[in-house]
Amino acid sequence: MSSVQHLRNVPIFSDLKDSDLNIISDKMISRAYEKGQMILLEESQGETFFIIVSGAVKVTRLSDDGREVILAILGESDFFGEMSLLDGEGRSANIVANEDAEVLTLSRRDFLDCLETYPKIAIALLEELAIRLRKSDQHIESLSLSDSEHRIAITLIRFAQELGTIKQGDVKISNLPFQQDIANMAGTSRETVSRTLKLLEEKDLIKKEGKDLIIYKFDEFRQLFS
Amino acid sequence: MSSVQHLRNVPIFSDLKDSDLNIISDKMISRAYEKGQMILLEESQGETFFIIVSGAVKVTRLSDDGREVILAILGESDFFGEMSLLDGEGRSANIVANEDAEVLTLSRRDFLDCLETYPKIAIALLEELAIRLRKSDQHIESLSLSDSEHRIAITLIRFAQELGTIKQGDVKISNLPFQQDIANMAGTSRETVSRTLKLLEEKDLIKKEGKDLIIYKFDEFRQLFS
DNA sequence: CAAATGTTGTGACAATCATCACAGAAAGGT
DNA sequence: ACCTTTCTGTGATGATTGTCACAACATTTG
Repeated sequence: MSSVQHLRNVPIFSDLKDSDLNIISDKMISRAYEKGQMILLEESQGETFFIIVSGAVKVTRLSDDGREVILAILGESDFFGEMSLLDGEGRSANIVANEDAEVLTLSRRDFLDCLETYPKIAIALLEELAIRLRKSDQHIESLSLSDSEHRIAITLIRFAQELGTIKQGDVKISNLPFQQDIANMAGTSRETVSRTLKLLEEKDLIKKEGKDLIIYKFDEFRQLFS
Repeated sequence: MSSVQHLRNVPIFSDLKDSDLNIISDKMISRAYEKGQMILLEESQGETFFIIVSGAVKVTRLSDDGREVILAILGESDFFGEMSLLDGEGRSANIVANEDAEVLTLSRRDFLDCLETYPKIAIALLEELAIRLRKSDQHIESLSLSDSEHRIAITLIRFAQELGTIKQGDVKISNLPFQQDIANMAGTSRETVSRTLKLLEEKDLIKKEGKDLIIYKFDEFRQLFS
């Protein structure tokens, strides 16, 4: 697939004409990262905008004592790096390749030019940030209110919405992240994730199948953990 | 103070010429709310953009069992309501007047027109959303990692940054919110807030003075709870 | 195919913290 | 000034969940 094809899949660019996409596409540089490789470091200046072509990355923050909080896992057609370009602050999160990943990058200058030249992009980006803010708010709510079972269930729902495929009411999450990562997103411990997954399986709400996980009756499941 | 004066104080409008501000100002309607009054309800359609002229509001989410999570407390010159205008989703949070409050409102139509007419507003709004997203991420981190003492300290830091006045290294937060509100932001219980404030005071890190609270050596304090 | 490394399951225990209960203090209304 | 309501302080208790420890299982690597 050409760069232009990839751009077309990215929501904030989808409104543009092919000719404009071509212009932008020409300014982008392709890069590849291996699983586990650090893409952006917390302290560094944010000077680049990234679009994921293939693979997945995790957005994390590290506490002083080295524990990792996963803010999000991003996949194909998602983008990142825009935050520090916009508000000029240093980076607030680390980005690590969660699998081998291929990305397109755009420099700060070109990105900001884009925003001015194509107001539609700015508006589309506003939409996207509003959506992310909404998700953050939900995340905060779930961390504040719920016990670990709920938080883990909600984390599974997040994965299902990002990575899942639906099959007659059930959702299959292929390649479920490791328990440690789930724990870091749900704000709990790895052991608790292990025990809770077992519990949910005993309640016939989910089923583990190797590296995959099936959530039975996804709508009811979501209802259950609102 | 005239409407135009108020608008000038709002970051996203500060770049505009007076003539443009006047045009926008004419489209805005002033409203007043009493303490405790609901301004926006979670289920309602978001059709209005609000700017706070005086007073303060709290942004909350309610769980099914009625517990309240406070996402933010907004004061003079802050704005809200933009989220559902942007992404078209229903409202994701409730807004309640935390004190008597006076606001200016702009209709959906006029707000979106503004964005198209003045691209600078769109870009400034992007900056603001980026900042909020950053704060959300920090909030998530603190909820995920820390024990209640840290979470409460971080909540105090948030208040200090929004409402505090600095005096030779110390910060004074006038009109500290109620313990229950602090608890709802820190994701803990009211009693724990009470006990923790006492603890911090015994450690000579803070001092309660009636409705005010002083954080000694703010920089060190922030360091301590990173 | 070993060996090494990474991931998961599970028991035991301790620590944190929510909850309940109630008293005292402060603020607000009439 | 009095009564009512709201807010705060604090003890006792139990539930939840983090931590440690280690075995089982899986996946990669030489």
